[in-house]
Amino acid sequence: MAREQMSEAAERSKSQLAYHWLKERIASEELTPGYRLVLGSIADQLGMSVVPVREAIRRLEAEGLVTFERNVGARVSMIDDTQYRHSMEALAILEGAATALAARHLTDDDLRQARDLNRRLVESLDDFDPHLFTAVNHSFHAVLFAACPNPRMRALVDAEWTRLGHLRDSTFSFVPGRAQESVREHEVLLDLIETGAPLPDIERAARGHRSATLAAYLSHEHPDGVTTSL
Amino acid sequence: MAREQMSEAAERSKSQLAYHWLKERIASEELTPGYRLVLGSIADQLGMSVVPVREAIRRLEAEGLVTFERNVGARVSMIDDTQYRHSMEALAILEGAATALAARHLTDDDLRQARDLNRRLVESLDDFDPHLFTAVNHSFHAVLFAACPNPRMRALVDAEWTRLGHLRDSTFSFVPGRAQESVREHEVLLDLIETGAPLPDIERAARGHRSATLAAYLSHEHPDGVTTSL
DNA sequence: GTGTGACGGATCGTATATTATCCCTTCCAC
DNA sequence: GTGGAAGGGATAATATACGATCCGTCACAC
Repeated sequence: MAREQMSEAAERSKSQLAYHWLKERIASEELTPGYRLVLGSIADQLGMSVVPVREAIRRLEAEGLVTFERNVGARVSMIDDTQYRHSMEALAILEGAATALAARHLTDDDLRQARDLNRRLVESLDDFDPHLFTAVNHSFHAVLFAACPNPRMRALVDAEWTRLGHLRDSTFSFVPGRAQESVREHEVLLDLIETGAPLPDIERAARGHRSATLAAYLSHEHPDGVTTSL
Repeated sequence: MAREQMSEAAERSKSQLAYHWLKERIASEELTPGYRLVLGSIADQLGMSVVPVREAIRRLEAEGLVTFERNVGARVSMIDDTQYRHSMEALAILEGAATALAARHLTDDDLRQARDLNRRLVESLDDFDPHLFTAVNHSFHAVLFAACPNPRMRALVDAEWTRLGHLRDSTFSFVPGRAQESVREHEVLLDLIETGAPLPDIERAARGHRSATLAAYLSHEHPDGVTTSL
């Protein structure tokens, strides 16, 4: 169905369509890690042949969202503990730098928006919902580094964030106490930015903020805390 | 030709074959930026159909080595001034962090190897060849961050380095004087690592080293130096 | 009962064929 | 001579078809 409706906005090729369709479903957790992605079935669901689907999956594979095994097929990437740790460490570094690079380019409006979002985070602390908290938390940080004038850095941060996907929730699910520290650190970070603190200070604060989240997760998973020491 | 020789080591699928074939040729500058990649021709040269070639190109596209335009085709990515700057900035951040993370894991052997490579760089200063210098320079830094225990960081650094591709040469071609500073900074960096300096110091040195290379390039291209200030 | 081998369904890998799109050239009108 | 439209060649986009590979199951022998 829906095959001849190239009426007007049929901009995207089928391969792009499949790509976005899959990516969206992975992001929304409709397709959970480990889920088997059968080319033929997907092609059927989308009313296209397998060729565009293959290309879409290849692209997702290159982005790390999907893993592929020869002659066996694709499945949504599983991120294990170790990978999670490594990815979070990378994100801490990237996001810290991006936030610092953005600091001098944030408008009053941006900062107001960030404070609003953090206020929402504070409010959500009663009646705590890890999923919602994670989402708003993302928005908060997104506002901060969106002003980063280096598009390459923004792309890297985005990619890493997507890669971590829903796994991000887990920290706040497992260690709810971390959420409270988190919002306090947000305030500190905003203050630093607003008062025009030296960029290295801002970078350190932003990086430390995410490292602390990682540490909270690790200390929950592996009570024999191994600390990362950058 | 060479079509039925699946005698023994035919491990890789054709799509992987095409991927590596192309990537190698791009890295070796046999295919220069802007070069038009015609699916059919490549398929013919490799003795396969276009389908695997498409997949290979899709993957290269996701990695940023190739740009694709709908209904028009693929070409080897051009990196302009602006992108170069952004990518170098990202590399400075990533490589700096990776080097710091690696510092405590470098063996005596690694350090010896690094010093050897830097010695070769010093020697090559007379009779200067930018291309050779860049290659050895890469090896030097590769030794340093190869010991980084975070594979995600290593992957990101590698990807960024590949992305910059041959463009790296240009700095040393345009600003030969930078090479001399560079090797001196290498010594400083090695000393810091060997004496067990604090990791933030090492990171700062490594990042600053690359930022300085970028600055040298920029001040050559745009004599009204805009400095990056992280 | 257990191990081994063969069969078959499911799915992937690739080739070939068909259709759609773009771009360049040519031709005609003014 | 110039602008614009029509046509054709090249190439990409997708569909279909076929062969290859894997994996689970069943049967048979020991």
